[in-house]
Amino acid sequence: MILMTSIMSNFEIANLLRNIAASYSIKDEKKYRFQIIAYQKAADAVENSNNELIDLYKEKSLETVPGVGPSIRSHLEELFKTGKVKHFNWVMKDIPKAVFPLLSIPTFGPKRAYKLVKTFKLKNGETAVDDLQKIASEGKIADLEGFGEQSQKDILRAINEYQKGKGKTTRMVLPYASQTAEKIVNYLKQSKEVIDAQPLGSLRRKMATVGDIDIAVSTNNPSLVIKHFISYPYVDRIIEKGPVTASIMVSGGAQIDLMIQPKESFGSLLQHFTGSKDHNVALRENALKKGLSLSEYGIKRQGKLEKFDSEEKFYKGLGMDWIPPEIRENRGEIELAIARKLPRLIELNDIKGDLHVHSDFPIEPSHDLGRSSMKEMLSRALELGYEYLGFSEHNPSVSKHSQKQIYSILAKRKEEIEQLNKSNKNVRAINLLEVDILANGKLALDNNAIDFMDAILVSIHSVHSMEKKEMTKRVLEGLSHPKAKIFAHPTGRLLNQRAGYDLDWYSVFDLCKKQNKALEINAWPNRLDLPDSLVHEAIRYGVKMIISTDSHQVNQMDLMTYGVDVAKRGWATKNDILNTLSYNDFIKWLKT
DNA sequence: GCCGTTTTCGGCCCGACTGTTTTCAGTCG
Repeated sequence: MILMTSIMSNFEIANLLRNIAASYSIKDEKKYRFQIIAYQKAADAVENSNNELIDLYKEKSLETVPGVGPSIRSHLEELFKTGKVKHFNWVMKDIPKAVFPLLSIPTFGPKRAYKLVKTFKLKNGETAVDDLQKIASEGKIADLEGFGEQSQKDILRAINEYQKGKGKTTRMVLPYASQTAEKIVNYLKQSKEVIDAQPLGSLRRKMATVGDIDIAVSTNNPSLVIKHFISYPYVDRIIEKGPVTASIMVSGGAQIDLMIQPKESFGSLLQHFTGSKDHNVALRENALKKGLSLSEYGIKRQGKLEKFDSEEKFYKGLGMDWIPPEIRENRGEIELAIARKLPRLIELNDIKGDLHVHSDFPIEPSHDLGRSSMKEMLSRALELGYEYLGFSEHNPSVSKHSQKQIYSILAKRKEEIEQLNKSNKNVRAINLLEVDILANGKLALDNNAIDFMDAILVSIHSVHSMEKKEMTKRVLEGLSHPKAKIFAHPTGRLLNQRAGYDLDWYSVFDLCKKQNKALEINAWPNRLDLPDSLVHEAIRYGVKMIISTDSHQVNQMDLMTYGVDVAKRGWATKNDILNTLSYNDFIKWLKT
């Protein structure tokens, strides 16, 4: 009945698994309670997987996805083999397919969606949202049992917001989320009742993109603080408000969630509201085995609540070390915190140089030119406490120049860099270049041209859509060049714009290890590439990385902090990141 | 349906808020 093409993306598979969970909820929530949880967990894992599941299926390694056990695995194998799954068809048999599109609308869960679809006999999945909108605007929902005037209004608004693209859809990139949070924290602190206010959630964990802005406030007067919060000048509407929490939507559609505790419990709240959900669930399950129950109020021991004014004390109360927010994702951090063996993560001030900056040197590049001079960038590097700065403009456009012209440009550039190094001994300029890997795997420049540089970065800037196998071959060939030391923005993703291309990462890791190459963690906020999960994987594999900004202007050199955030989320220590090395050690690596 | 340095069987986080309700179901994080 439900036919699917055998090539489904992870996103589509995750959606399918969520629909199975929803169907189980509709069938019998109690009976299938744990199946529902299992399918939701599996959906999350699939969506966050670094590998397309179809590839894992071909490699017979579907069992490497956490949360996919024998049962779901065999269903997926059937899906890839035949395009459908008998068991899924059975689960979804009595659920009209108009239910599923409604689940993407905020405030719509399986129960409400099902009841509405059933009552109004909605048949067409494609038009279900529009059909329901019409029904709600005609006032037909208010009379239903379990609904009323208010819920009819709420449903209509939810659909309208959904159609305008507000709510669940796009996530904010980190700097935008930080600024939004800072504005509202400053506003909150205008109230004398606010003892402390902190942005938490995925923003504190420094995820590449942030959905809602979560803020925790410490106060002895919750009701006044809530009142102050919902009076925020940029509020679009109040989503909800109670005695200790409230949510607003601000102009632009971002949602701000507020949670409140008195000073003596603020540590418990920081812990609770920072998440992640998976970390907290694992932490609570772990505590439960010791007879403890955890919440934003504190730790319950034999029915008695212990409060914590700091997060450090909260974790200590559980018999473990404090865990940096960036790694609270249930990837093994809890076990290490108990064993007191957490890694010491890299910090911004460990960074000794930036290796990917584009100056305004007139190189007539294939892509965009920088807007600041080498000199300006070097003096900013000195202010940032760096020992070195690697200039990595794009290679001169190949189509617009003869080979001779290219040599001449690169010779001039080399001389310029040497001159700068003579006049300024405090920060060393390194002569690099960002060279395109062409579709056939060859580099955009010939060896004579490349010899003008100390080393090069290589990257993909054209023909992004290629089969995984071909793209891997292309990257391996480009990166194998003896002077290619760094693979820049390795996935090619642009957040909220395009997904990265597919690569066989283990082949790339292998090459890096064997030939002493590094992967870049590009700190540009729309890239943040490598993504943190691949950083984590690369480190487990023993691959070294560098963090760089891809600056095209001197003030962008401050973006380094976002790259360090990514590295931390990938569990990077100083040892994993090569631009923590002193100048001499770094050059030694660069020239091997 | 998944998972395991107290388990291959017997567990599975915890709470807030809203609307429609006379005590709770549904949704969310």
